[in-house]
Amino acid sequence: MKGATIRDVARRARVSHQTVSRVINGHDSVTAETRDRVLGAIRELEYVPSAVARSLSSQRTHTLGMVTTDVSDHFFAEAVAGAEAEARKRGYFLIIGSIEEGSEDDERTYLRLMLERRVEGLIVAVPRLRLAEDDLLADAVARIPTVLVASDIDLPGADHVDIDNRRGGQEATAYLAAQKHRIIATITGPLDWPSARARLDGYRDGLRGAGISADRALVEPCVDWGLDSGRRAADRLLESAPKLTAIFAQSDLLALGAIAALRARGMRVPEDVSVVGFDDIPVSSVFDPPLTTVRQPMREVGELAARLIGDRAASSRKAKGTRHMLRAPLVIRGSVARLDGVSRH
Amino acid sequence: MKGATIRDVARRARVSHQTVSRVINGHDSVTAETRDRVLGAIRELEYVPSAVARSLSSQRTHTLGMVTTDVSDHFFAEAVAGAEAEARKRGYFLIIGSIEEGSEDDERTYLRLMLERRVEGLIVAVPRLRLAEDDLLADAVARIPTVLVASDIDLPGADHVDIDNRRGGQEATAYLAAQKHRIIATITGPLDWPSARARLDGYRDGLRGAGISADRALVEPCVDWGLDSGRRAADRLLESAPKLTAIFAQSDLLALGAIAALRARGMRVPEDVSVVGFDDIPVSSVFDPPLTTVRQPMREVGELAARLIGDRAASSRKAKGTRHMLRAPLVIRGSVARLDGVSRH
DNA sequence: GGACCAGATGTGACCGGTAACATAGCCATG
DNA sequence: CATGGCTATGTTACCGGTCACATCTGGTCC
Repeated sequence: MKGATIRDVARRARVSHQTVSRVINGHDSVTAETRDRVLGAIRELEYVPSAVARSLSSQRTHTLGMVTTDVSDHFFAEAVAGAEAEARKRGYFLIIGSIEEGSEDDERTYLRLMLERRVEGLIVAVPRLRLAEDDLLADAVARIPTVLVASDIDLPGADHVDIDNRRGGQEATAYLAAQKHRIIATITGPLDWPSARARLDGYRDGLRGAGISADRALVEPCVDWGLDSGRRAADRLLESAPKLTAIFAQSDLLALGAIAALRARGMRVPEDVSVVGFDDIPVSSVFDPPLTTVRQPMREVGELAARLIGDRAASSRKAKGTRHMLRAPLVIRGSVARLDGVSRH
Repeated sequence: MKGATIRDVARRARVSHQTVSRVINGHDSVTAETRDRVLGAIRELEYVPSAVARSLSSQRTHTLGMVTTDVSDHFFAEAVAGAEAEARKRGYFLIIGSIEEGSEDDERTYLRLMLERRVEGLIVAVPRLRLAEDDLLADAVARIPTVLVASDIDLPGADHVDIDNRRGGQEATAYLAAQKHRIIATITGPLDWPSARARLDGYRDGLRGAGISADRALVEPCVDWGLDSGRRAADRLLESAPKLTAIFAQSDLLALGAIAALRARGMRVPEDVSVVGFDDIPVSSVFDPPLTTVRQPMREVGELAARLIGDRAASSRKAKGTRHMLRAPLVIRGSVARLDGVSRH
């Protein structure tokens, strides 16, 4: 039978609907015999309790909302997977709003929809968030535990989770410097992404730490994080700074694109030019050469975000926002060569 | 104020709750003046309508459920993204249940939870579904529009969407044969995945079409789809069939792993051994050599699944299940060489 | 001027659960 | 044997919307 309700079950089992409710929720004090009768009725009627009604009455939805950029991006997908796993472990469902690149006001739409659905926590993983001064996000923070992922917006009351991009960039650059490289270029992601700016800062930190002075000609920004951008950026770099010996690319795809461009010009990696990436996507380890890169623990980011929300919901204290930085460790593989004082060509 | 209800708004605007409801839903026949007063009250009270209450009363949740294997798998993430985009276009939200590899009865749990949440449609994208004879899935199909993705279970009443794996495998193999290869090995995914079996069938079709007889020694199954498996499989193949000139790997990662293993033995790709993959993951195009592969349109799969559900919900006819196969076209790049009658070495 | 109609608004029930309290039956206890 | 307390179950209100229908107002028409 379709759409049996708790009262239908009650009638069939000749008890009150409240007793059925007790059975469903495994409550105390129901006779074994009554319980069996109720369970029998449930099975016969193919009764499935309504989470909707339950939510309305209990004021709990057991739902977390996550607004992210397009899930087809590997790293956000990882974060979603992490958040989902952690949420589920704690008995929450995750509803996702995946924002397509290009659409205008989607974040607001999603935020509103999630608020309407009475999510008990919100994870906002949208870099380049245009909601900074927006009342809607502040509103959300005021109502429910909110975690901002990889955002530079400082929203009092919200928790923040991010990769330590600056340190990652610094370590990558310092590593190149430690291999005696002196002309180290960098290919950055879009500079309206906070993570791109942080990695660039880290790059400068690394240079400074090695006593190398910065050179604007060695910084090549891209409009996206993709392969083609990396390819073109490398081409431009080779025009403007033909003597470079190393490139720190802010994503693995940028790095692979750059390597492709280098090869197209007959240069070898790492013998002629060393390359370091950022991300550690699955293929990096099997690429030829295996890519030395900074690993982003995005799954952990998602997990942590969900955990923070769970903790906050549990303690229900209106603590002020915390800030968490996850380390992005350098993974050393084979795309960097040591210069050993010998200049190239 | 937290948790204002429609009646709070009504009181404040000095109208009935029903008038507020009308304003919210943009209904006819409300005076401009009344509307303004209501909207003002809504703003002052920071009222956010409850989708939960609305769902209970209207019996509509505007929600689709999607059960998939781990979203961190690139291809399922693509499918999720596609489904999400299409669902949203039609005014639905997507709730996802991402099943971690290894856990036992998660599919059932998720299915039940989604039924409880009264999703209006269900997308089940779980290869190796253990729910074949399960009443729960049949139950779901009986209640709501259901689409099975990449599953070989034949469930009457459910729609099916899949990649035409067999044809993809056939085309990959036929292409190798057309380049004069005669000893063509294949590295398969886990053979309990329907897609792996279908690709293997396609491989055999391709051989047969070229008049090449099958050789069991040239078929190397793996326990997963990953790089390491590809590497090991290639090693085994080179032991058992040292004269092979081509490998059709059932995933790009398997292919890349195989290439790594070939290189480790000093063999060149494609000069010594040609390799074709399956998937077309983003790095395949930039790999060295650029990988010739069969592209899986997973995003389209997700979109189609959501569209089918939307259509069905709209027409509400209890049509019997349809079956859709999406073509997986061969993308020719640089990892296959033409033999031209010259045998290798 | 009364009947009629349409537009604007209000009333009460209902969706399917949960929560708080009420009640009935039973046993122990002094 | 009356009292009390515990257990099993029932009763009723309530969560926050929507829906069907009722009511009120003013204008039009004959």
